[in-house]
Amino acid sequence: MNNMMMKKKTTQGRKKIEIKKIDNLSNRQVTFSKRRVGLFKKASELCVLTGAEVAIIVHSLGKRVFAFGHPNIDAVINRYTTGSASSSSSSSSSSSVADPKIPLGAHEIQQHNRHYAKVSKELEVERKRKELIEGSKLENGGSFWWDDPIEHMGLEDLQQYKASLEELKKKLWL
Amino acid sequence: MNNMMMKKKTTQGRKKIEIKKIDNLSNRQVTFSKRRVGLFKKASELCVLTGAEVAIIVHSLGKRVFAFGHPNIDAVINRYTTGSASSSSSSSSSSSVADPKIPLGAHEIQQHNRHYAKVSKELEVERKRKELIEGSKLENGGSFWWDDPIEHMGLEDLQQYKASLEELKKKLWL
DNA sequence: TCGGCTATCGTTAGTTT
DNA sequence: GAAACTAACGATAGCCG
Repeated sequence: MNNMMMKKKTTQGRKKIEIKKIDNLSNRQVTFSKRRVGLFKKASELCVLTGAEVAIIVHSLGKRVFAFGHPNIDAVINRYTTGSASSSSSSSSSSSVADPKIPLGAHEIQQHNRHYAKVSKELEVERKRKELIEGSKLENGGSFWWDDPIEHMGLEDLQQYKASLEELKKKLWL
Repeated sequence: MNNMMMKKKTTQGRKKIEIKKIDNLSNRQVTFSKRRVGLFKKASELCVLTGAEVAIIVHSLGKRVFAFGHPNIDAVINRYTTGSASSSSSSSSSSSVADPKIPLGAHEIQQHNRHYAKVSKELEVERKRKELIEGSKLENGGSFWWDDPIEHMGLEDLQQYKASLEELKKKLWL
Protein backbone atom coordinates (compact mmCIF):
# COMPACT_ATOMS: atom_id res chain seq x y z
CA MET A 1 0.00 0.00 0.00
CA ASN A 2 1.42 3.20 -1.05
CA ASN A 3 0.18 5.71 1.36
CA MET A 4 2.00 8.93 1.62
CA MET A 5 1.83 9.60 5.23
CA MET A 6 4.49 12.17 4.97
CA LYS A 7 2.00 14.88 4.29
CA LYS A 8 -0.12 15.85 7.16
CA LYS A 9 -3.44 17.12 6.21
CA THR A 10 -3.74 20.40 7.93
CA THR A 11 -7.19 21.05 6.62
CA GLN A 12 -9.72 18.94 4.90
CA GLY A 13 -10.22 21.57 2.26
CA ARG A 14 -13.32 22.83 0.62
CA LYS A 15 -16.46 20.82 0.83
CA LYS A 16 -19.42 20.75 -1.42
CA ILE A 17 -22.30 22.80 -0.17
CA GLU A 18 -25.90 23.02 -1.15
CA ILE A 19 -27.14 26.35 -2.41
CA LYS A 20 -29.61 27.33 0.27
CA LYS A 21 -29.62 29.95 2.94
CA ILE A 22 -26.84 29.47 5.47
CA ASP A 23 -28.34 29.10 8.90
CA ASN A 24 -25.37 30.03 11.02
CA LEU A 25 -25.10 33.80 11.15
CA SER A 26 -21.37 34.06 11.40
CA ASN A 27 -20.79 31.59 8.61
CA ARG A 28 -23.27 33.51 6.55
CA GLN A 29 -21.44 36.75 7.12
CA VAL A 30 -18.11 35.24 6.25
CA THR A 31 -19.49 33.69 3.10
CA PHE A 32 -21.11 36.99 2.17
CA SER A 33 -17.82 38.83 2.42
CA LYS A 34 -15.83 36.25 0.52
CA ARG A 35 -18.33 35.81 -2.25
CA ARG A 36 -18.98 39.52 -2.63
CA VAL A 37 -15.30 40.06 -3.28
CA GLY A 38 -15.31 37.14 -5.67
CA LEU A 39 -18.32 38.49 -7.52
CA PHE A 40 -16.73 41.89 -7.96
CA LYS A 41 -13.55 40.30 -9.17
CA LYS A 42 -15.45 38.29 -11.77
CA ALA A 43 -17.20 41.44 -12.89
CA SER A 44 -13.90 43.24 -13.15
CA GLU A 45 -12.45 40.49 -15.28
CA LEU A 46 -15.49 40.53 -17.53
CA CYS A 47 -15.00 44.25 -18.08
CA VAL A 48 -11.34 43.95 -18.92
CA LEU A 49 -11.60 40.86 -21.07
CA THR A 50 -14.56 41.91 -23.16
CA GLY A 51 -14.84 45.66 -22.76
CA ALA A 52 -18.30 45.33 -21.27
CA GLU A 53 -19.71 47.91 -18.92
CA VAL A 54 -20.99 46.52 -15.67
CA ALA A 55 -22.74 47.85 -12.60
CA ILE A 56 -23.44 45.80 -9.49
CA ILE A 57 -25.29 46.79 -6.37
CA VAL A 58 -25.30 44.50 -3.35
CA HIS A 59 -27.38 44.99 -0.24
CA SER A 60 -26.27 42.91 2.66
CA LEU A 61 -28.76 41.65 5.18
CA GLY A 62 -28.10 44.61 7.32
CA LYS A 63 -27.99 48.05 5.94
CA ARG A 64 -24.68 48.06 4.21
CA VAL A 65 -24.53 48.64 0.52
CA PHE A 66 -21.72 47.70 -1.79
CA ALA A 67 -21.43 48.75 -5.36
CA PHE A 68 -19.21 48.02 -8.30
CA GLY A 69 -19.12 49.90 -11.55
CA HIS A 70 -17.04 50.09 -14.67
CA PRO A 71 -16.31 52.48 -16.09
CA ASN A 72 -18.71 54.31 -13.84
CA ILE A 73 -21.60 52.86 -11.94
CA ASP A 74 -23.91 55.79 -12.37
CA ALA A 75 -23.25 56.01 -16.06
CA VAL A 76 -24.10 52.36 -16.49
CA ILE A 77 -27.28 52.62 -14.48
CA ASN A 78 -28.30 55.76 -16.27
CA ARG A 79 -27.78 54.14 -19.62
CA TYR A 80 -29.87 51.25 -18.45
CA THR A 81 -32.73 53.41 -17.30
CA THR A 82 -32.78 55.58 -20.37
CA GLY A 83 -32.36 52.73 -22.76
CA SER A 84 -30.27 52.95 -25.84
CA ALA A 85 -31.97 51.89 -28.97
CA SER A 86 -34.92 51.58 -31.17
CA SER A 87 -37.89 53.42 -32.17
CA SER A 88 -41.46 53.25 -31.29
CA SER A 89 -42.72 54.34 -28.00
CA SER A 90 -46.22 55.09 -26.99
CA SER A 91 -48.68 52.90 -25.32
CA SER A 92 -48.20 51.36 -22.02
CA SER A 93 -47.56 47.75 -22.56
CA SER A 94 -50.14 45.12 -21.99
CA SER A 95 -47.58 42.75 -20.64
CA SER A 96 -47.76 41.56 -17.10
CA VAL A 97 -45.17 43.93 -15.84
CA ALA A 98 -46.06 45.41 -12.54
CA ASP A 99 -45.58 49.02 -11.73
CA PRO A 100 -42.90 49.16 -9.10
CA LYS A 101 -44.80 51.83 -7.25
CA ILE A 102 -47.45 49.34 -6.28
CA PRO A 103 -46.45 47.13 -3.40
CA LEU A 104 -46.66 43.49 -4.29
CA GLY A 105 -46.73 40.33 -2.27
CA ALA A 106 -43.66 38.16 -2.21
CA HIS A 107 -45.20 35.63 -4.53
CA GLU A 108 -46.12 38.25 -7.05
CA ILE A 109 -42.67 39.72 -6.88
CA GLN A 110 -41.16 36.36 -7.61
CA GLN A 111 -43.48 35.93 -10.52
CA HIS A 112 -42.45 39.27 -11.83
CA ASN A 113 -38.81 38.40 -11.45
CA ARG A 114 -39.16 35.22 -13.37
CA HIS A 115 -41.11 36.97 -16.04
CA TYR A 116 -38.57 39.72 -16.28
CA ALA A 117 -35.67 37.34 -16.57
CA LYS A 118 -37.47 35.41 -19.24
CA VAL A 119 -38.44 38.52 -21.12
CA SER A 120 -34.92 39.86 -21.03
CA LYS A 121 -33.49 36.67 -22.38
CA GLU A 122 -36.03 36.31 -25.11
CA LEU A 123 -35.72 39.90 -26.15
CA GLU A 124 -32.02 39.40 -26.50
CA VAL A 125 -32.59 36.56 -28.91
CA GLU A 126 -35.27 38.37 -30.84
CA ARG A 127 -33.20 41.51 -31.19
CA LYS A 128 -30.32 39.56 -32.55
CA ARG A 129 -32.58 37.95 -35.06
CA LYS A 130 -34.02 41.29 -36.04
CA GLU A 131 -30.58 42.72 -36.55
CA LEU A 132 -29.67 39.86 -38.81
CA ILE A 133 -32.75 40.37 -40.92
CA GLU A 134 -32.16 44.07 -41.15
CA GLY A 135 -28.54 43.44 -41.99
CA SER A 136 -29.59 41.25 -44.89
CA LYS A 137 -31.94 43.95 -46.04
CA LEU A 138 -29.41 46.70 -45.98
CA GLU A 139 -26.87 44.73 -47.92
CA ASN A 140 -28.90 45.26 -51.02
CA GLY A 141 -29.73 48.92 -51.15
CA GLY A 142 -32.65 48.78 -48.78
CA SER A 143 -34.56 46.00 -50.44
CA PHE A 144 -34.53 42.31 -49.73
CA TRP A 145 -32.08 40.34 -51.72
CA TRP A 146 -34.44 37.43 -51.47
CA ASP A 147 -36.94 39.53 -53.34
CA ASP A 148 -34.78 39.69 -56.43
CA PRO A 149 -36.53 38.52 -59.59
CA ILE A 150 -35.65 34.86 -59.76
CA GLU A 151 -37.43 34.24 -63.01
CA HIS A 152 -34.47 35.50 -64.94
CA MET A 153 -31.81 33.66 -63.06
CA GLY A 154 -29.78 30.93 -64.60
CA LEU A 155 -29.25 27.68 -62.79
CA GLU A 156 -26.03 28.90 -61.28
CA ASP A 157 -27.71 31.97 -59.93
CA LEU A 158 -30.48 29.86 -58.53
CA GLN A 159 -28.06 27.64 -56.72
CA GLN A 160 -26.37 30.65 -55.25
CA TYR A 161 -29.77 31.98 -54.36
CA LYS A 162 -30.65 28.82 -52.54
CA ALA A 163 -27.34 28.82 -50.73
CA SER A 164 -28.06 32.33 -49.55
CA LEU A 165 -31.44 31.26 -48.30
CA GLU A 166 -29.86 28.42 -46.41
CA GLU A 167 -27.39 30.82 -44.91
CA LEU A 168 -30.22 33.07 -43.83
CA LYS A 169 -32.03 30.13 -42.34
CA LYS A 170 -28.98 29.21 -40.32
CA LYS A 171 -28.59 32.71 -39.04
CA LEU A 172 -32.23 32.89 -38.11
CA TRP A 173 -32.71 29.54 -36.48
CA LEU A 174 -29.54 27.86 -35.55
CA MET B 1 4.56 -2.05 -25.92
CA ASN B 2 3.96 0.32 -23.30
CA ASN B 3 1.31 1.64 -21.26
CA MET B 4 -1.59 3.77 -21.92
CA MET B 5 -0.16 6.62 -23.80
CA MET B 6 -2.78 5.93 -26.31
CA LYS B 7 -5.33 7.41 -24.07
CA LYS B 8 -7.13 9.78 -26.32
CA LYS B 9 -6.46 13.29 -25.36
CA THR B 10 -9.55 14.91 -26.62
CA THR B 11 -8.76 18.37 -25.37
CA GLN B 12 -5.88 19.99 -23.65
CA GLY B 13 -8.23 21.70 -21.29
CA ARG B 14 -8.30 25.20 -19.97
CA LYS B 15 -5.24 27.35 -20.17
CA LYS B 16 -4.22 30.24 -18.08
CA ILE B 17 -5.01 33.58 -19.60
CA GLU B 18 -3.96 37.05 -18.73
CA ILE B 19 -6.67 39.50 -17.85
CA LYS B 20 -6.55 41.93 -20.74
CA LYS B 21 -8.87 42.70 -23.57
CA ILE B 22 -9.35 39.77 -25.91
CA ASP B 23 -8.33 40.77 -29.39
CA ASN B 24 -10.20 38.21 -31.42
CA LEU B 25 -13.79 39.32 -31.79
CA SER B 26 -15.40 35.94 -31.87
CA ASN B 27 -13.44 34.68 -28.89
CA ARG B 28 -14.37 37.86 -27.08
CA GLN B 29 -18.04 37.29 -27.77
CA VAL B 30 -17.90 33.70 -26.62
CA THR B 31 -16.06 34.64 -23.46
CA PHE B 32 -18.55 37.41 -22.83
CA SER B 33 -21.46 35.02 -23.03
CA LYS B 34 -19.88 32.37 -20.86
CA ARG B 35 -18.68 34.75 -18.20
CA ARG B 36 -21.89 36.73 -18.14
CA VAL B 37 -23.77 33.56 -17.33
CA GLY B 38 -21.16 32.67 -14.73
CA LEU B 39 -21.41 36.10 -13.14
CA PHE B 40 -25.18 35.93 -12.88
CA LYS B 41 -24.95 32.47 -11.40
CA LYS B 42 -22.52 33.68 -8.77
CA ALA B 43 -24.84 36.53 -7.97
CA SER B 44 -27.74 34.17 -7.67
CA GLU B 45 -25.83 31.94 -5.29
CA LEU B 46 -24.85 34.93 -3.19
CA CYS B 47 -28.50 35.88 -2.90
CA VAL B 48 -29.63 32.43 -1.88
CA LEU B 49 -26.78 31.67 0.49
CA THR B 50 -26.76 34.94 2.36
CA GLY B 51 -30.12 36.53 1.62
CA ALA B 52 -28.44 39.53 0.03
CA GLU B 53 -30.20 41.66 -2.53
CA VAL B 54 -28.29 42.11 -5.75
CA ALA B 55 -28.75 43.98 -8.99
CA ILE B 56 -26.44 43.66 -11.97
CA ILE B 57 -26.51 45.52 -15.24
CA VAL B 58 -24.23 44.51 -18.08
CA HIS B 59 -23.78 46.45 -21.28
CA SER B 60 -22.09 44.49 -24.00
CA LEU B 61 -20.12 46.66 -26.33
CA GLY B 62 -22.61 49.47 -26.37
CA LYS B 63 -25.85 47.97 -27.50
CA ARG B 64 -27.31 45.01 -25.75
CA VAL B 65 -28.22 45.12 -22.12
CA PHE B 66 -28.45 42.28 -19.66
CA ALA B 67 -29.80 42.61 -16.19
CA PHE B 68 -30.04 40.50 -13.09
CA GLY B 69 -31.96 41.35 -9.97
CA HIS B 70 -33.01 39.70 -6.75
CA PRO B 71 -35.51 39.99 -5.37
CA ASN B 72 -36.28 42.73 -7.83
CA ILE B 73 -33.89 44.71 -9.92
CA ASP B 74 -35.91 47.89 -9.81
CA ALA B 75 -36.24 47.76 -6.07
CA VAL B 76 -32.54 47.25 -5.59
CA ILE B 77 -31.61 50.07 -7.92
CA ASN B 78 -34.24 52.24 -6.40
CA ARG B 79 -32.90 51.69 -2.94
CA TYR B 80 -29.45 52.45 -4.20
CA THR B 81 -30.47 55.64 -5.91
CA THR B 82 -32.63 56.89 -3.11
CA GLY B 83 -30.22 55.67 -0.48
CA SER B 84 -33.03 54.46 1.70
CA ALA B 85 -30.57 52.33 3.50
CA SER B 86 -28.11 54.46 5.36
CA SER B 87 -24.69 53.35 4.62
CA SER B 88 -21.26 54.64 4.03
CA SER B 89 -18.30 52.63 4.79
CA SER B 90 -17.21 50.27 2.13
CA SER B 91 -13.91 50.10 3.72
CA SER B 92 -11.41 48.12 1.97
CA SER B 93 -12.01 45.72 -0.75
CA SER B 94 -10.59 45.78 -4.14
CA SER B 95 -11.68 47.29 -7.33
CA SER B 96 -13.47 50.48 -7.83
CA VAL B 97 -16.00 50.20 -5.13
CA ALA B 98 -18.27 53.16 -5.17
CA ASP B 99 -20.26 54.51 -2.33
CA PRO B 100 -23.94 54.84 -3.08
CA LYS B 101 -24.60 58.42 -2.36
CA ILE B 102 -25.41 59.95 -5.67
CA PRO B 103 -29.16 60.14 -5.93
CA LEU B 104 -30.83 59.81 -9.26
CA GLY B 105 -33.99 61.79 -9.62
CA ALA B 106 -37.44 60.33 -9.75
CA HIS B 107 -37.48 61.41 -13.35
CA GLU B 108 -34.73 59.01 -14.19
CA ILE B 109 -36.45 56.21 -12.40
CA GLN B 110 -39.56 56.89 -14.40
CA GLN B 111 -37.40 56.79 -17.48
CA HIS B 112 -36.41 53.33 -16.51
CA ASN B 113 -39.98 52.25 -16.08
CA ARG B 114 -40.87 53.60 -19.48
CA HIS B 115 -37.89 51.85 -20.94
CA TYR B 116 -39.03 48.57 -19.48
CA ALA B 117 -42.53 49.02 -20.85
CA LYS B 118 -41.06 49.84 -24.22
CA VAL B 119 -38.89 46.79 -24.19
CA SER B 120 -41.82 44.61 -23.30
CA LYS B 121 -43.83 46.08 -26.12
CA GLU B 122 -41.05 45.44 -28.57
CA LEU B 123 -40.84 41.88 -27.42
CA GLU B 124 -44.53 41.44 -28.16
CA VAL B 125 -44.01 42.60 -31.71
CA GLU B 126 -41.00 40.36 -32.14
CA ARG B 127 -42.90 37.40 -30.77
CA LYS B 128 -45.68 37.88 -33.24
CA ARG B 129 -43.16 38.02 -36.02
CA LYS B 130 -41.56 34.86 -34.73
CA GLU B 131 -44.90 33.10 -34.61
CA LEU B 132 -45.54 34.02 -38.21
CA ILE B 133 -42.20 32.62 -39.26
CA GLU B 134 -42.77 29.45 -37.29
CA GLY B 135 -46.23 29.17 -38.78
CA SER B 136 -44.70 29.24 -42.22
CA LYS B 137 -42.30 26.56 -41.15
CA LEU B 138 -44.95 24.26 -39.76
CA GLU B 139 -47.05 24.49 -42.86
CA ASN B 140 -44.55 22.26 -44.57
CA GLY B 141 -44.01 19.34 -42.26
CA GLY B 142 -41.48 21.02 -40.04
CA SER B 143 -39.09 22.17 -42.69
CA PHE B 144 -38.86 25.53 -44.40
CA TRP B 145 -40.77 25.77 -47.58
CA TRP B 146 -38.22 28.31 -48.70
CA ASP B 147 -35.64 25.62 -48.40
CA ASP B 148 -37.24 23.51 -51.07
CA PRO B 149 -34.90 22.57 -53.89
CA ILE B 150 -35.54 25.32 -56.38
CA GLU B 151 -33.13 23.97 -58.93
CA HIS B 152 -35.76 21.59 -60.20
CA MET B 153 -38.61 24.00 -60.30
CA GLY B 154 -40.23 24.99 -63.50
CA LEU B 155 -40.91 28.60 -64.27
CA GLU B 156 -44.41 28.36 -62.86
CA ASP B 157 -43.13 26.94 -59.65
CA LEU B 158 -40.53 29.62 -59.44
CA GLN B 159 -43.10 32.31 -59.84
CA GLN B 160 -45.19 30.77 -57.10
CA TYR B 161 -42.05 30.54 -55.03
CA LYS B 162 -41.34 34.20 -55.48
CA ALA B 163 -44.91 35.09 -54.62
CA SER B 164 -44.56 33.12 -51.42
CA LEU B 165 -41.41 35.01 -50.57
CA GLU B 166 -43.18 38.28 -51.12
CA GLU B 167 -45.98 37.11 -48.88
CA LEU B 168 -43.48 36.25 -46.19
CA LYS B 169 -41.86 39.63 -46.56
CA LYS B 170 -45.19 41.35 -46.06
CA LYS B 171 -45.92 39.32 -42.96
CA LEU B 172 -42.54 40.11 -41.54
CA TRP B 173 -42.59 43.82 -42.07
CA LEU B 174 -46.11 45.01 -42.24
C1' DT C 1 -13.49 38.40 14.18
C1' DC C 2 -10.06 38.55 10.82
C1' DG C 3 -6.60 36.90 7.69
C1' DG C 4 -4.22 33.05 5.89
C1' DC C 5 -4.09 28.29 4.45
C1' DT C 6 -5.24 24.23 1.45
C1' DA C 7 -7.80 20.52 -0.39
C1' DT C 8 -11.49 20.36 -3.08
C1' DC C 9 -15.16 22.12 -5.86
C1' DG C 10 -16.81 24.94 -9.56
C1' DT C 11 -15.68 27.73 -13.77
C1' DT C 12 -14.08 28.08 -18.16
C1' DA C 13 -10.40 28.20 -22.40
C1' DG C 14 -9.60 25.51 -25.90
C1' DT C 15 -11.26 21.86 -28.64
C1' DT C 16 -14.47 18.79 -30.95
C1' DT C 17 -18.86 17.72 -33.11
C1' DG D 1 -21.07 28.76 -35.48
C1' DA D 2 -23.56 27.01 -31.47
C1' DA D 3 -23.31 23.22 -28.15
C1' DA D 4 -20.97 19.61 -25.79
C1' DC D 5 -16.79 18.14 -23.74
C1' DT D 6 -12.65 18.07 -20.88
C1' DA D 7 -8.84 19.18 -18.23
C1' DA D 8 -6.63 22.95 -16.17
C1' DC D 9 -7.36 26.94 -13.56
C1' DG D 10 -9.41 29.78 -10.13
C1' DA D 11 -12.60 30.36 -6.17
C1' DT D 12 -13.71 29.01 -1.70
C1' DA D 13 -15.57 25.98 2.77
C1' DG D 14 -13.75 24.69 6.60
C1' DC D 15 -9.75 25.26 9.74
C1' DC D 16 -6.40 27.31 12.39
C1' DG D 17 -3.44 31.27 14.46
